[in-house]
Amino acid sequence: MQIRVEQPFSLYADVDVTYDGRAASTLERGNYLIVHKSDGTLLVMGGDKYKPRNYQAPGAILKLHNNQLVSTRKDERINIILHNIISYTEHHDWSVARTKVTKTEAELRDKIAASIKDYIPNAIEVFVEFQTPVGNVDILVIDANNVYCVIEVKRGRASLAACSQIRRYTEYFNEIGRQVKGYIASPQISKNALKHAGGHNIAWLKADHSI
Amino acid sequence: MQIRVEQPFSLYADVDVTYDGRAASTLERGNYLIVHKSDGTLLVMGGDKYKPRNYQAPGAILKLHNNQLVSTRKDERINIILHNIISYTEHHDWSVARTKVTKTEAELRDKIAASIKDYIPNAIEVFVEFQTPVGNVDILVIDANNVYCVIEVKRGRASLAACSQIRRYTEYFNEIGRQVKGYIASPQISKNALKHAGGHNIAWLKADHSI
DNA sequence: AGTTCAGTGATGCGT
DNA sequence: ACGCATCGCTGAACT
Repeated sequence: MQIRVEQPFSLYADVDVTYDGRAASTLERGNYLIVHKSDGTLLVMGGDKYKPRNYQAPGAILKLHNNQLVSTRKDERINIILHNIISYTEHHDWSVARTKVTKTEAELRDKIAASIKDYIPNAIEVFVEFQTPVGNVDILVIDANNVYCVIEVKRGRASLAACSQIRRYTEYFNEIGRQVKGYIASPQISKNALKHAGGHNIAWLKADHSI
Repeated sequence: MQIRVEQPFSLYADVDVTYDGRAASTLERGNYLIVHKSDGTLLVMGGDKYKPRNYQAPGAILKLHNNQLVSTRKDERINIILHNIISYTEHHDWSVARTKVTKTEAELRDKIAASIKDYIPNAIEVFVEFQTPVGNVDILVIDANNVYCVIEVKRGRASLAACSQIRRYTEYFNEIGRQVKGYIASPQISKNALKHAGGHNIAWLKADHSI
């Protein structure tokens, strides 16, 4: 069957693939699964791992020239040389429904905010996604001593990057003359992050979805 | 053709999908492309976008019970109810070759380090991936005035996170009694990051792969 | 369009 | 195994 570049399809073929754009790459000749979607998305998948070997984001344009598939999008281009087509299947009525996800960071954040007294007993005011010039604070608490408690929520294991992020916020509140304390709320935390936190007025609050 | 769960294959079918694990999700019934790889990877792809609607990472085990595909991996599980199989194709001799990528951040870093005098004219010593307790510095330069120059390299547009990262390093060198200055080296930088950098002794070095 | 951050992030490299 | 930074990250929300 002839490849129709205007149709969504998957193609299993012996190919060579090259890419040039933000970066550049080559992929040695072999059998790969090539998936084309109606929004222009193109995926070149290898026989293992989650990520495609090459891809184009939505909006790409696919063309067929002799034995070459060429996908272009802005300054990016994929070239696929077709040596042998093993199978070709078009996909009609392909669903574009979205996955509904729960147990996200936003949910965890809201749970903590709703039961904030379990974490900061003398809390007076609670703000969620409090805006500052250096980013939004997940939860901002003002306690009975007028201390600004900056809480950064992480759904997985918190690392040094979380400490850096908090310190951008605490520094900001210091600069505008507030008393401040930092908190990381997460199910887990890396050893280095915990150590770094201890030396910089940041406390760890153990928190997960089961609460 | 009957589905063989021990084979790599792609399957286009009318299905219902649910997931539970680190998060949880549901996907409404419809036609999706399901890809199974020999390392256990499972992908449920919708008709648009780059990312799969659901997936299992390498190492998952796939089983078929009546009209249900079940993939399990540690504490994670995907359930696929098969209402109607539209097409099924097995993929033999599927290549697992890796893509060779160039123009990466590491390349840019090495280029800058090799021609450091173009950026910091009075450089005396240059270290690449210099280790500190708060992470590795991309490029550390000691200049003629014994100032420790911390250079953070970004291959794309640098943002506030780059500033935070640098400040972890500069603070460390301050604590051990060094004179220090921060640099971001990148092709582009966000407006907020540039502003934040200006106020915190961080300079921006414009750098890209063309040099 | 630009900026920021979450993600079932994944992936690779180091310890 | 944990810890960390990169990624052609993608995707979404907000400005």
